[in-house]
Amino acid sequence: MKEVLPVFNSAVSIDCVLFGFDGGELKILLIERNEEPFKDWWALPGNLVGVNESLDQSALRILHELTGLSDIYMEQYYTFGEVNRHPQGRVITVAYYAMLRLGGDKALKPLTSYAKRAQWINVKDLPKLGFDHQHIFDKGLEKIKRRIKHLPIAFELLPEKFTLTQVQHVYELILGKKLDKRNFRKKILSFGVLKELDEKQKGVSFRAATLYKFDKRKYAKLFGKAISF
Amino acid sequence: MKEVLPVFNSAVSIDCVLFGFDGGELKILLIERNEEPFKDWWALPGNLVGVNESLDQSALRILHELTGLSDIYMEQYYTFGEVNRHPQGRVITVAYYAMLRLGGDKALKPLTSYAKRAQWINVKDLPKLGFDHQHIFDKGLEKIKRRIKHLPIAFELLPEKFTLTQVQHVYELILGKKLDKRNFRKKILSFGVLKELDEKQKGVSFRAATLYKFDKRKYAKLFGKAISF
DNA sequence: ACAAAAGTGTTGCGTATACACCCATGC
DNA sequence: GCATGGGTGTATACGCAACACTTTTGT
Repeated sequence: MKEVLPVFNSAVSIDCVLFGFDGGELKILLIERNEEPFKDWWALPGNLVGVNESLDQSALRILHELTGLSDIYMEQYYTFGEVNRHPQGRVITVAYYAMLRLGGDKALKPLTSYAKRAQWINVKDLPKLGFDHQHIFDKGLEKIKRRIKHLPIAFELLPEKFTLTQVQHVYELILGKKLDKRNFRKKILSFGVLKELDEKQKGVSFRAATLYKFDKRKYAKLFGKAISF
Repeated sequence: MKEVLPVFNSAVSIDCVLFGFDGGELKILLIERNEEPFKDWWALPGNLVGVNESLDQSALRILHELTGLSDIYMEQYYTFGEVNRHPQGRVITVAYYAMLRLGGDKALKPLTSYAKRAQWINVKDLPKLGFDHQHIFDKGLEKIKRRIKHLPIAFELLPEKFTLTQVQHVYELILGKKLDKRNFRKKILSFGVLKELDEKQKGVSFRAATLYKFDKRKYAKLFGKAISF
């Protein structure tokens, strides 16, 4: 126990909603908790903010401790502060999201015993989550639905080289609806942020698609300009 | 002093950015502080969140205590958590904004001695603000610039009956640029949320303009549909 | 040859933008 | 009669949506 001024009586936490795309499915990163409350439940990676770190720094540290991931750009999207959202006291949580490219190489290893394990889970098959994390996730999904129409965040989900059909799949998964192939291609190419490569898809038993790369330099020039789908 | 679990060592506050429109000028509501730190400085209305109130409830209470205003719909837009943003300790602040109709009738009376007074100040002539409130204001202005293009929040700034030119002035002030009169009118009328009244402007020394009303019922039907300027 | 996905254009429609003059009123 | 803002239309360009067939490749 520690003596503090009576106003310093709240806890602030961070919760992270990380979206990933793998095997044609949209996934999010969850941890299996190893501590009460909600021990053994699935939950969003989250923990308390340290006294000497900013919210953004804290989000990075917490994600790293719980999953082993680092160098992820996360964006704050909402702060949840209902009185009874945490069973052990007043905890206000700041929610962050990020889009992440999934490669088989990145193993998920919690560095603390606070989480038993971290795992990518298909959003179509979410387990019951602890706290109000289902609500936090729902708001995060809404957020990226709106955002993906204006900013090319979808490319962060894809590998370095990808086909246009893969991009379209990502959009369709996030928006939850089918898009017209020709219109989609026209639109996505018209932004001029994709670079066509002299390279084709390999190992498929049908006509190989052309690979593309996201061109960050061109994107930087357009930044701020609204992109709409 | 009070003993608490060591994790409950932060303070959470709310700061409110209230926009008003009066005399053809865009204003925001500031208080003159009567407490350290930043005693005698201007600042956004803000204070600490109570342990037994949600963030939204807290925002309403704080605004009421500092300005006497009530029944204002405010929306959360960002949470600021730099380590040293408050000189007396770690304080994380959740920022809210609202758009408000200014009538001469509503007197501003702080109900606590924490503020000497509250006043509407032209945004073109802001004084130096305490804490990081200039930054919080800047982000709030950005937010409503984006939002006014899609949602008819501008009407919340106007009196019940208004002319189309007044609406255009509000848009021009917020967006910081001139708009074409004919195109603006076509657009704003095309949404079908304005009701033309059988009434004209009075007391002007030129052709009196037709008055309009915002039609909340029609708006409710369209809600969710994006409106773009 | 067939299965599976890649790749490709046109048309119609609605919305955004650019642009200039006459009208009503009060003084 | 003049100053002040109110009020109106048209032409062009652009973006969005709808729509179906041919090509390539592996098996």
